[in-house]
Amino acid sequence: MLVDLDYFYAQVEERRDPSIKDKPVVVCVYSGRTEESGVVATANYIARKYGVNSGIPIVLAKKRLDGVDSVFIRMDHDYYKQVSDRIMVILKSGSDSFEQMGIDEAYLDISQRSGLSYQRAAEIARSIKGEIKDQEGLTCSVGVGPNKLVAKIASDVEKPDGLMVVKPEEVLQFLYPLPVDRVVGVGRKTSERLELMGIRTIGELVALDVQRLMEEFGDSLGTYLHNSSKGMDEDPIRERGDAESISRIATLKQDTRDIDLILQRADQLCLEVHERLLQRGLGFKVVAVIAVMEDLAIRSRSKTFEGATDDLGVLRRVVAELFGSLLENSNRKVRRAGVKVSNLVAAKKVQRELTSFF
DNA sequence: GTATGCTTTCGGC
DNA sequence: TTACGGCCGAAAGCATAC
Repeated sequence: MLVDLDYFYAQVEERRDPSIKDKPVVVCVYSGRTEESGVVATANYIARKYGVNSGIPIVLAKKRLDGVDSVFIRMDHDYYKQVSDRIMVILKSGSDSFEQMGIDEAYLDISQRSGLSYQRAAEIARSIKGEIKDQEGLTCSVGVGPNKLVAKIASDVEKPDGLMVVKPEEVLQFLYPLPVDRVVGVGRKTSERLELMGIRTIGELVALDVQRLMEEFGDSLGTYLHNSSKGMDEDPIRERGDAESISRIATLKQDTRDIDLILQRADQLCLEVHERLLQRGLGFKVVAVIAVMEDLAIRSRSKTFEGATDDLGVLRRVVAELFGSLLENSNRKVRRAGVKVSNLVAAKKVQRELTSFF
């Protein structure tokens, strides 16, 4: 079963101030470059009727809502996280096993407690929806199915406040008419390539030879697409631990190729990443820098060490080196700069490795 | 060929 | 017509070792 909190950030804002809930509500990520530069994180369904969807520039959203009484709100991530954490406790306790995907959705394995009865599964889903409504005043949409693939697609069909149950014997007819991009992992690029092959729906995909798919998309994606079209998915629901990487990225005041300007911002990001490392008591083996160029193309460079370290000086020096290398290999200006550490190692071990080195 | 590890890009939320 | 965040994990692509 997949539980997806409806238009999450905007719904939380509606709960915080119910006077806005009959208007378009647009929750924004402001980049700080100009007064209104940034993108829409989430909008409520009223705003969506005006074409205001996640990811569009704020300026465009304002244009689409020109003359309409609407509310633009700065994203308050810490608050949404607190609400999310409480809901995830409810979801986890309602499952045999649990996998959180981002801040607003989670897969719940309820095989045991439902005894594989879809009647019983639907009751469990209704009960969980009720608990979230009672305890947090929020709605969610739930998809129930024989695996993650089907549950996810089912959750998308009826929303907001939806509940869709797809039994194993209904899977093929359920998927058949849906567009291919409902499958997780099929985004704009893959669906465009499928379109060129004359494939628009999952029903058209299932009719395609798996060999042909593997030639076009490679063995991995090819077999994945083939299996997905038949509603087959064996990916297990597994608890996720802490994040395996820590990153910060920020938009620069202006696009630039000036390494000093970039490093000035990157140094702040290093400090923040380092702070989060210390909080978790970790060292790192891999440092990466990410640059979003003026044309929004994304470039990255990374460096791997033999042993782990948690040294801020090392982080800053390597970040400087990597941005230098990145600029050498591009002639475009940088719009956004990011710093990431990964292959994280408990600080105890970092200490041991450092002392054993001397 | 297979296994493994590293770098970079892709795509979900 | 343009406009444009900040995270995260997974996969692709490549090199190396055996």
